[in-house]
Amino acid sequence: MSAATRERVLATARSLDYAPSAAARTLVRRRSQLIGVVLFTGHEHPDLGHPFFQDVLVGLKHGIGSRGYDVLLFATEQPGSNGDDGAHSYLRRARHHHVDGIVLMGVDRADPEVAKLVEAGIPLIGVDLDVAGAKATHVSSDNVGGARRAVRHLHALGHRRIATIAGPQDSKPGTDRMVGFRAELQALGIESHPEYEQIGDWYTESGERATQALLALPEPPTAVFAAADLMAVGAMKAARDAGLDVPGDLAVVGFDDIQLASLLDPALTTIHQDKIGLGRAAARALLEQIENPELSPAALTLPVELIVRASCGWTKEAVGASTITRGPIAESSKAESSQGGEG
Amino acid sequence: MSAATRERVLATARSLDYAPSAAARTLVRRRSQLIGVVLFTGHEHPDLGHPFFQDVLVGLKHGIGSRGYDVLLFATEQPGSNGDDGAHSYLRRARHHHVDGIVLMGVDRADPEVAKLVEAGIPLIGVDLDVAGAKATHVSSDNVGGARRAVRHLHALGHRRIATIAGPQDSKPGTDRMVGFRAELQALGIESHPEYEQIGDWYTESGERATQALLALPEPPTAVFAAADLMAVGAMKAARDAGLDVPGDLAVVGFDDIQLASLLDPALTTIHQDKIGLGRAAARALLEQIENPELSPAALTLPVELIVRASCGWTKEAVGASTITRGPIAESSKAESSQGGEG
DNA sequence: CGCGCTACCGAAAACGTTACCGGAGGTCAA
DNA sequence: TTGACCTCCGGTAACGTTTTCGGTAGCGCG
Repeated sequence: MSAATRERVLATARSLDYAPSAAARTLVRRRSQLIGVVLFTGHEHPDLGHPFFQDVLVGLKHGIGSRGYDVLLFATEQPGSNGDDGAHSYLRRARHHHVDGIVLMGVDRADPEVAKLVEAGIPLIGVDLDVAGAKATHVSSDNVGGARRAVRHLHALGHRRIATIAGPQDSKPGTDRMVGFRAELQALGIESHPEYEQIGDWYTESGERATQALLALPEPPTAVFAAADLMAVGAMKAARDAGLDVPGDLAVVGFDDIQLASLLDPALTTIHQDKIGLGRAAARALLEQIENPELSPAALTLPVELIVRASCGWTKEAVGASTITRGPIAESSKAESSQGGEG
Repeated sequence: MSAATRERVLATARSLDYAPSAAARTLVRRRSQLIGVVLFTGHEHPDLGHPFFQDVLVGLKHGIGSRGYDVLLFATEQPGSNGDDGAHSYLRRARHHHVDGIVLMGVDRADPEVAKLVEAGIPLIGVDLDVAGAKATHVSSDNVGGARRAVRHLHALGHRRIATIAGPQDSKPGTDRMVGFRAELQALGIESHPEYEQIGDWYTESGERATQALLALPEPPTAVFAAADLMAVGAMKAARDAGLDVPGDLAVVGFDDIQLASLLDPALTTIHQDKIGLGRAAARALLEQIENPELSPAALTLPVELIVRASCGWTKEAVGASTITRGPIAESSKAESSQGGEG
């Protein structure tokens, strides 16, 4: 075929605004170039409403879109609220649309339907979520290490009565950060107090309630590690309402480094996790698995970093090699991670 | 067909995990049950990163999902950064997937491709975005009224030197809020100073820069109306860095009532807009238009509300009938709006 | 010069569903 | 009892691609 003819055809196609039909193509090629992104909506909160997932979504969208795939957005709806057949409709919808892969985010790690998806051979990636009962690739931040780093920081600042506001213990980041909290306390020779371990639900109000409970103890903590920035915000609020100074009377360290963290007063010292990078890594891993279905499941862990701001006070010794910044993102320590099946 | 047979068939279908093929159905029914949600990504910011759009997305997702439609998420990518053919690929993708309707959000009101979509007869709704050159239904908050309310509040508190940090003037909320700002100043008999009208880009840093410029004026304002909460945050930051007290030396009022607003110190007085409701209204209007293509375009406006917190100070007279709350959402004044073609 | 192989082009089948059409059977009315 | 109409069920075509297969033509080698 001559180059001139080729060009004429293409020009005609353009002038007619020709767009191939995805439906027909999907039908015959048996792949849709569609990725299902499903957010498990836990408790009363739509997880689309949590800044963590929003940032992950940005990275995800970017990583997926750049490879010719499009994103189909699902969220498990509360059953009964509408014509929906309830929490698991996302599964039917995903199969209905013949998605080439699925990204799972949210709180519910035990959903048995997920295991069915894995068994059905649909490539699947969990973000901060390990699929119960089935081996599937998942990407997470270094939750244990981050929690340890936070506790170590508080310890270096002289704190010995250190409490935590943990996340839900049926979620991976919830348990992992709790594990890190306990491990570091033990390593530092501090005995753990069960009453210093409060459980929240990732959102602000739960952090506030947990802190009220902590402050009501006969021997309240002098420092608290909140497993999420939003809960740390609640902690600071509770402290302020109790007439306490942060960091003077209560040091607070968070986890996530959401945009809000640097804007608070005092600015929140926190463990930065690369949320956009998490989304991008998930996209990359998923596309790899789609192209090579034989790939064995792997666990990818992204490094985290202590961002020292004002909510814990400050001494040169305590900060050590940590990054000191007011901005949301600190440029350093990249790429020192990734264990597992990377291409 | 007997009920028993019917049940047996359904049971068998269930046991085989039968899911109809969306591709085949789309092909023959010539509709996909898919809604394209496209975010115009302006400037350097991915608008998925702005809390406003995140909340709208929640409402959108809910309103669309409850009617059996699914959401295809597009974002205009920066050209060149990857294999993408640039800013307008979302158009091709939308037609490729044969979406039944499109929701448009973001900053770019002038995109000529959008007009083509409208002419092609694809039902289309703009959220805080009126489609240039073409009539399409759009939903917005009462931007003009909200801006006026904010200015009136500042005036009632005794302020006379009132500045604004406006949004981009090529966006509908940007111009509308500017219009409201000027209109209310004029109504109050305050002459306007061009140097009191700074332009930001919706994000924090621009608010900070704008405020620095305002404070450097020979006669700096005593109050500032930021057309977005994020910019208000920047304003507060700049004031604090300049050694000024908020609200003592500079009163700040925002627009949006993002989650962060109530968590700041001082908590941000702002114009609350029902972002989730905006998404839900957009979904409803779009589905209506899909079911009835003859429907003429309409403009839907949702009411806004002044939320008085701490960033402007407080007097009983100034607050008047306004809602005083610390929470993000105030329950009142519903449904008093909606002009235009509602079903 | 003839045969064989290769490359290119065109035609047809298949993907899974819906919608339409036709036939058959049943019922009601004349 | 017969005819007509209505209803229900089954079968077939069509949606827009891709892929495969077959045929033909051209070229190269024997």
